[in-house]
Amino acid sequence: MSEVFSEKVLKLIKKIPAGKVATYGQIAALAGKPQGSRAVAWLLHSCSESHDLPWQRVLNSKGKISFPPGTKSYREQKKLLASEGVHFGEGDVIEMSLFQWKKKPASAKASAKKPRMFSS
DNA sequence: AGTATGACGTTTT
DNA sequence: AAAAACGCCATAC
Repeated sequence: MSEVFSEKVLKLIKKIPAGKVATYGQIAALAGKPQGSRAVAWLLHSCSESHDLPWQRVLNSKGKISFPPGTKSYREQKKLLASEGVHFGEGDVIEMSLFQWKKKPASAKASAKKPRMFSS
């Protein structure tokens, strides 16, 4: 069962749909390491250029781009996100309550059983 | 095997 | 509220 952490992380990031974003902590948690946000960051730093990853959709917990403002990477990421429909608020802060991606909408498969609700 | 580093996160100054 | 200190995890050397 134990899949490699990096594998999980990469898969998860690839699943983030355009127009939505996720945080490092979120990805780490989904990958099984609620405290491994730094590992995720390191991984992206390492693989973003060699893999086909939507790296721009990963932000820090404050909902901001994790690059020093003004750098080329910063502008690049902001541009990519903007073109995907993610818009920034005051101070280049993204409204996580609106754009944060949710892996699974809590898909309940109760219908396969007995849909016996409340019989009167 | 121990130390250093990184696109982080949370708590404490 | 902003900055520094600490904690955490996976790689690089």
